[in-house]
Amino acid sequence: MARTDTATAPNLAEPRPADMRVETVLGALSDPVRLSIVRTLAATEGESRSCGSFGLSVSKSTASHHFRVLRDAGVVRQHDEGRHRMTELRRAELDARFPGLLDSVIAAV
Amino acid sequence: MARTDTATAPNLAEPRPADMRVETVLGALSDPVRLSIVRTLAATEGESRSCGSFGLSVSKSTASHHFRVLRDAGVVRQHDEGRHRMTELRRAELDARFPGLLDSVIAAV
DNA sequence: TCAACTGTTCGACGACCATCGTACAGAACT
DNA sequence: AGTTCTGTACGATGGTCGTCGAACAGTTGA
Repeated sequence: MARTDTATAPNLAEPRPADMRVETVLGALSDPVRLSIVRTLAATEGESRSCGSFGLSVSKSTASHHFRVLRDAGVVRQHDEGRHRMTELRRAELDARFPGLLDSVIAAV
Repeated sequence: MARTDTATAPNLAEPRPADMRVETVLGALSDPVRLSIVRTLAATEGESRSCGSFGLSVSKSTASHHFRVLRDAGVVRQHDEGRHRMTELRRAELDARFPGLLDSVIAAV
């Protein structure tokens, strides 16, 4: 059943760029699991991946938690495709709001 | 009182650039108090400031804790001058290790 | 010498965080 | 129908974090 976005849709809302706080973004990126998620996304820029395709070494529930932290911070965007929840980097919003931040973090060895 | 690992100097050792981890640096910068410290330091680049000159709205012990987190992460360097412990941004080391990171964080509005 | 000043250390507290297993819900495919 | 797959929600747990006050140590200056 095709459902409209406001009434019954799951809450996948990301913050607007103006509402994104740099402390929150930095906190989201300061966890090794979440950083690996972001780096995986950056490696295939523009594409979206299912949660299970990251090869994370944590449980399903923990992974789900990390994706939510990244989404709430405004780092990623998610949308449902069938039984998959696809995750995508919010590259444009991030670059506009915090120029250079994402690149420097991703490039960090 | 202050532990001495060499002869008489207090233990104010910072990590070598090669030992600095980006997750740790991001975690250090993700706290509002510590971020304000870094921004204050960046505003007067090259100068060092005493801990009390930051106008932090936390207790002495809490402030001391935050300076230590920044120092352990490699973000700042400290040295004693009389009864003041001076803090300075490790701009060169940071820029060499994580190019663009500090600038993007400081510039974030 | 003594007092004031600067900052650290200690112990404690509450809050938050990363983690997990279980249960659950929707979608796809027999 | 049922089964499998993907991911979320819930509740719990152990650890870390930010915070404070009190006590302490070193320096400076009266």
